[in-house]
Amino acid sequence: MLLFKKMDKREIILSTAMKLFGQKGFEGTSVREIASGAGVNPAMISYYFGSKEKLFEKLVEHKAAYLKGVFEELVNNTSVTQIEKVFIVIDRYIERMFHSPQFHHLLHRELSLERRPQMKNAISEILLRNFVSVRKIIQDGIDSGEFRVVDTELTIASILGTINHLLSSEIMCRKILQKSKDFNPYQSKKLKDRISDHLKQLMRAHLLENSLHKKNKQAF
Amino acid sequence: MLLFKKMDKREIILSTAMKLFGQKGFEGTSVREIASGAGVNPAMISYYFGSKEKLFEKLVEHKAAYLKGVFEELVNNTSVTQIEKVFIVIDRYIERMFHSPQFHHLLHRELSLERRPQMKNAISEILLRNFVSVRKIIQDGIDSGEFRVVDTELTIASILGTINHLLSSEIMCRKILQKSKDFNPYQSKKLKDRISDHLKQLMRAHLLENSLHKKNKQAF
DNA sequence: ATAATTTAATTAAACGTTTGTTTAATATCA
DNA sequence: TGATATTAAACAAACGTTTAATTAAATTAT
Repeated sequence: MLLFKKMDKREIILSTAMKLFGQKGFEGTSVREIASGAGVNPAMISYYFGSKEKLFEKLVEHKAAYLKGVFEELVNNTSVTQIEKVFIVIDRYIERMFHSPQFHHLLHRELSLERRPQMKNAISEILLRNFVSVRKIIQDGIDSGEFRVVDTELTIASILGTINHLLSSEIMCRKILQKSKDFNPYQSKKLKDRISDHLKQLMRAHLLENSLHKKNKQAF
Repeated sequence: MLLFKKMDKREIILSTAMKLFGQKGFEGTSVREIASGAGVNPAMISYYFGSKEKLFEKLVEHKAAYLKGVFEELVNNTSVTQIEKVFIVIDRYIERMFHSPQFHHLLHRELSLERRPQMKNAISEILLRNFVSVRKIIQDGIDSGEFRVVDTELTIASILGTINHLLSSEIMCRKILQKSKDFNPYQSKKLKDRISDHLKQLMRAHLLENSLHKKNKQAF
């Protein structure tokens, strides 16, 4: 019972910190701001987490659970073609980005900063785990002749980079797509589908077309 | 003579602030740090620029000059094909990113933060100017039949996103490319060429192949 | 079950630093 | 001499964190 209520407040603090760190960055968010947002005394943050920095670490660790090894089963799934696997990867990445954009902003922002190297290391290891799975999928496609010979690593960078680039800033997204001020990228099903369609078309052209082995069965 | 020396110190402060803001972010960098790095009294920053925030604005304004309208002449250049124009755009973006990665980190980080909206607006306007030129190039290619019908805006996002994604973090870049600790992405000519080759191959497949109108003359 | 006791949660206040900025005095140059 | 540049010192405000006192909850004893 005690442990239950304790966890409750901890998670209110965690989710409030997640939101604020995502919006304003780590240095740009004060402990008092987090406490105020969570409806909690500022001292509670040190009490529960030890320090602001440890709260940050706990936060990433906590949230990163959702990112762990979701592609590992897909790699060895023999009931779908390689290009279909790539399409699934695309849709899962998009889904993930739309589901918690602030968290991804936070991760990439932290990676681009030259601070807290151990944190950068932890984040890159988290992101790399999925990377390895996706690389295997593309490499298998090349080895089997289903895909053309491409730069595997940079191909993945193109998939992730497209999504990140478009969604890293609401204002930029609106201007690029020529949308009005009330357009909310993260809640637009149409945008989601548009990115998905573009990336699948891009990857189909990049990986399949003009290939000698036309195993592609117009998936999706 | 007086004005000369004045400008000199101003620019030392500007370049020091550029480096530090790029490395540690705006709120992660103190005025005293900048002053110390520039070999200058902290009071000089208020004296020359008024405030830390105005220094930041002056900095972006100052640096952004290099980004202004470099593609505008290219759009109406009739001596190169549309795909060649796309290749030129790719190489210029890469060149730019390798030349001043810290500045681009700063720009994209600032865009991803929900702070200083007027600054975000200024940055997005700067980036958009080039965007419009590139869009025209791709749209012209589609209209003339040289290119397939593609999602113009997202195609540009794929080009920029690939470059940004790969170069937004040294540690991540090393891990993705499986390089050792002494590998410096920003000084690697090989990496530069590799990104260029990948993006050209990607865009060739995306924009040209299986096209009814085979005007493409295997450029580059 | 109730009271006593121990443990945990919460608070307001203060801690010592660091923050960006200003001031007032001094140095440098035209 | 007069304007500009530069400095050390001080400013108030905000920072993350700690403390000590209090309230709430859980445990134990009666």
